[in-house]
Amino acid sequence: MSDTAEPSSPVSRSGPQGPTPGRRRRDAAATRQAILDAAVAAFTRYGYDGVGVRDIAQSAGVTAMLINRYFGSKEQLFAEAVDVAFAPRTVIAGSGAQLADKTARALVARTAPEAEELGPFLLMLRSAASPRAAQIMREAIGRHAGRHLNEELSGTAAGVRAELMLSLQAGVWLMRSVLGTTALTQEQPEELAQWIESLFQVLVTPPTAASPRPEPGAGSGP
Amino acid sequence: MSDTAEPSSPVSRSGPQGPTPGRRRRDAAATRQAILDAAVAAFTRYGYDGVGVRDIAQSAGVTAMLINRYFGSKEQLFAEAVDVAFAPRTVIAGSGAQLADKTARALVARTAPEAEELGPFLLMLRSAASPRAAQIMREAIGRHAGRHLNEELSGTAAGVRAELMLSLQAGVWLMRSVLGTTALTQEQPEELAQWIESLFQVLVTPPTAASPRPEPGAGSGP
DNA sequence: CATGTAAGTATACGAGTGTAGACATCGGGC
DNA sequence: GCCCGATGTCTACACTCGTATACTTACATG
Repeated sequence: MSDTAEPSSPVSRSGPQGPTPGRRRRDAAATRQAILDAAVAAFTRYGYDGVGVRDIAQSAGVTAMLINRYFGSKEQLFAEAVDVAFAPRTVIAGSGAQLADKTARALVARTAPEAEELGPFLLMLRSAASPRAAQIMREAIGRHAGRHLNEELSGTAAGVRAELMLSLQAGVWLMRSVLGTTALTQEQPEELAQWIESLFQVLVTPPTAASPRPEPGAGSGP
Repeated sequence: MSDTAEPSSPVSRSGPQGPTPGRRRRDAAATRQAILDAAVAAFTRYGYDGVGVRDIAQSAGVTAMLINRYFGSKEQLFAEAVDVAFAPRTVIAGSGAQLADKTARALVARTAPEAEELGPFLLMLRSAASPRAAQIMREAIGRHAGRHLNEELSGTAAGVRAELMLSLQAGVWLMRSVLGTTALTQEQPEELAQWIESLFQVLVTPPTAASPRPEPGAGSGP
């Protein structure tokens, strides 16, 4: 979690009360943003069902009821938080010939055990249990990540290749960051990145007609 | 959850009228098993935090307190359910040269939108938010799936390759079954299976020394 | 058939949830 | 300087959760 309060506001209130030092002046926009930032962090760390509005409110330095005032409900706050998590951050790195390479290395770096990263995949995984949250995230993926990756992977079955690339990334996030399985956490980052890169390469530069297994019926197209 | 059974209407059946599967004779082992089965189904569908012990108990036709009597706590029930979900079901299909092929096809079939499958990956994804559940699942993976797949993929970096294979499967489950993203749900199953198979192939028959990208340092050779 | 005991139920409690309504307080415009 | 609306808080409510205690019922055995 980054700074949620205005750094320009000094400790104007010398009173003993005040949950967070450096109290924010009465500023609706800043308060709303502080709540949203806290929500992204909390939902990413603990999932939709894992945090209460009181937790988020306390992180933002306000009371729980302000969430309902500014966002209507916890669900609507989550929807906005998902949009924030998916929109600015990139789910792919590099482009063209470097796409597989850069994306693999970024993935390994961000899922390192010591990283403590907040990323859209973590938010996705930790909130996958709630059906309503799942629907909100599906729409966000279609709107942001999927579209972006789709353009990069133009060509045959670009949509499938893009979503398979997202799938592998999500799976690595799950196994490495969330569950912390042994092999993925203990392997040398560089070697792990090479394995993942070679997988991405299959999707980025797909086997055209000369498929390794010429199956019938499924002409991989033009 | 939704289906409502009235446990308080015993209907006073006296004879050995057994056609209704609801009423079980007093049998500790059978009751315990019924609870466990219901737990696997419920945890898989709704995740660790998504079900209450009352839901599970009602599915099993008992009251919630029997769960504590037989399993000690909800957490211990979950641990046993995870063992059930991971142990008997296979996370890989086929072996040797057919491993990539069979596993990919099985994955596509089991994640089909109409499948309504219960599988370990679904349990994994839907319960990933809870840290305690995550630890329980990590141990189960190391005990069951990881070990099994490790033997099959003997060779260089078998552990990493095995867990990457699990990662991709988990990711596909997430995107296709849980989130239901468009491309993966609408693609022809056969073509999707071929894409996934070509990814598995990289892990099953890894590029030896003749790697497509000869990076320094990481000698993939045995 | 009476009975001890395992099998199962009923009730309750304390903590936690999201949220509604009433109340308090700051700050800018007349 | 005063006041009214915006901004934020307090209390409360109805609900669900996991689980501990006390109770009831059915079964096997004498």
